Amino acid sequence: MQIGEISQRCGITVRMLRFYEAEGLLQPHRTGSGYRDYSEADLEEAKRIKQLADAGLTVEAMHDLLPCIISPKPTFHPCDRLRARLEGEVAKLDQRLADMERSRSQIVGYLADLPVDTLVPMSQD
DNA sequence: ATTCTAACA
DNA sequence: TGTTAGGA
Repeated sequence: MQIGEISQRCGITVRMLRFYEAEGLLQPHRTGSGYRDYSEADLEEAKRIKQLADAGLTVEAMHDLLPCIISPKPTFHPCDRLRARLEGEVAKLDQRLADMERSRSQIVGYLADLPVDTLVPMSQD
């Protein structure tokens, strides 16, 4: 399939698909005319990359993580770095969760103090 | 119509 | 990351 199709099917922009390839995360075949030719396997990997990207992982982290997920057999060479990397990610997420909870209570506080008679008539639709 | 590379403001 | 130029 061409880049446009896989883009729609995995939710990664064409721009990002080319970027990830340059980073070595995806290696689609090329047609005679130089167009990228993605396989179903590439699509599945792209979907995994999508999830990792959504999870906030860097290309670096994905490089360590993907090999461990792809191969059915323990290719645990990169998994040492992987463990450290994932622990670091969890730490960062914990920090962000803490920060967000502070923001949340802050806003909930404002909401609680908000007068009840501030509603304005809605415009017609 | 679609994609390719490279580079821009 | 978007966008654009200039080709294929």
